[in-house]
Amino acid sequence: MQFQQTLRDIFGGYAEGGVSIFLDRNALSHDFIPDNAIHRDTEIRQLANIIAPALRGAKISNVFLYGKTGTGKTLVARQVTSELERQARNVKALYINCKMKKVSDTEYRLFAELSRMMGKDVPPTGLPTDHIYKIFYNTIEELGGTVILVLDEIDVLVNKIGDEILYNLTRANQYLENSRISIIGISNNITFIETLDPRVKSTLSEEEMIFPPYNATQLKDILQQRAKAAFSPGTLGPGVIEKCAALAAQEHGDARKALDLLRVASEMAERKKEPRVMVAHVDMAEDKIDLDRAYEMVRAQPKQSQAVLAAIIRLSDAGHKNTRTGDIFSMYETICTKASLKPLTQRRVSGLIAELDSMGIINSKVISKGRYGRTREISFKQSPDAERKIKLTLKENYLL
DNA sequence: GTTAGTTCAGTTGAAAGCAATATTATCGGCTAC
DNA sequence: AGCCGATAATATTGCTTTCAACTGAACTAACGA
Repeated sequence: MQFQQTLRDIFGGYAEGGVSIFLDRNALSHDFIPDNAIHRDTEIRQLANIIAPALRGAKISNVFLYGKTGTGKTLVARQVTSELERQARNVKALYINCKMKKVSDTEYRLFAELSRMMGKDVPPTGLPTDHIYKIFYNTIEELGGTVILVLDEIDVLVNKIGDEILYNLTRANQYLENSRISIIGISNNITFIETLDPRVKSTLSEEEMIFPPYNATQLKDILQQRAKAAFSPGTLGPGVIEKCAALAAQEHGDARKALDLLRVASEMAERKKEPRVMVAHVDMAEDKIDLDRAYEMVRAQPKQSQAVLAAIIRLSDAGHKNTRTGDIFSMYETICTKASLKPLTQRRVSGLIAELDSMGIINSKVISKGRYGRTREISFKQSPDAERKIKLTLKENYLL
């Protein structure tokens, strides 16, 4: 992906004999780690203070970081741990994003991946689970010193595997002779920690840090910093950064969103062969991001869910207002027979509708129509562009 | 006009079924001793 | 004997279905003034 991207830059640049808008496109991607995180000084200092004792080989507290998406949790954690790693001889930080499927699926995979990160060659499958535990602990013992586990999106992990795994990890120190494990848990779900087993909860969150959202000014600074690395000089039109920052600030100060906006906007400018990124591009980018999101979501849906969506769209195209579950279900049945799909039960369809709603592809709300029962009022609402694209996908699957 | 029931059209939650996968256990064959 | 890979046996998932309780306002009917 990245590789192709750079290739395209190079080739594109040569073909047109001009300069790309971009200097380094990667500076705008989420996983780019700038040298210093601005507007997160307090957090950096706080976290550094918590884990600093590792320098003297002391056991450090487990930390739990939470805050909304794009508030710099991951960034701060990675930066502080890697700096500590650099300064201390016997500290090893392992960063794992639990959202990655290959990691979080099973206990085994998590430990296999962790062991691999410490340089142990572990077969991807085949060993019994307690065996991998042993390998993991032995490796840590060999390494000695302090091992910091940074578990990003830890809530995903717990949802999948359960919280014993954290319990085991926190208790592991009892068995380790010359090394210690500490955990930095990162989550954007604040309520998550309450759902944990109390034993785990108290050990995991010996220290807690909350990351507040960025405000528009801070976002602006962040964008400016990245833009300096990302763009060739003079390619950013006036007000572009401000606009991106403002839009993202409206959405709980999400720096990730701000970066996305800036990146997509400049890609649009580039594709149109325009020399500068303008505010208009940002507006277009905003639309495009929404559109792509909806479209990708629909594409990723299983066929049955798409069939339900097709039923909804068809009814709304036919001019029905306030479609009810019953209407959708019967329309869905006819679609199923046409597409030779095995129709699901009403119960399931009801659930699918609820899912589509929570993904924001459709709008629905439960409504009581008194004597005439209770149902959902459902409507399909997307920008015309997205609607067109979605319909196309559904047509591909013979559902419309 | 109030109040107490009814009723409808699904909603919602829990439990259980089922097929596809993923893990574990077992077994025969092979190698090194 | 010990190790390996293959295969059978078993467990785990991810969807679904089944069952059944629950919902909440429109509609009714009875009540009381």
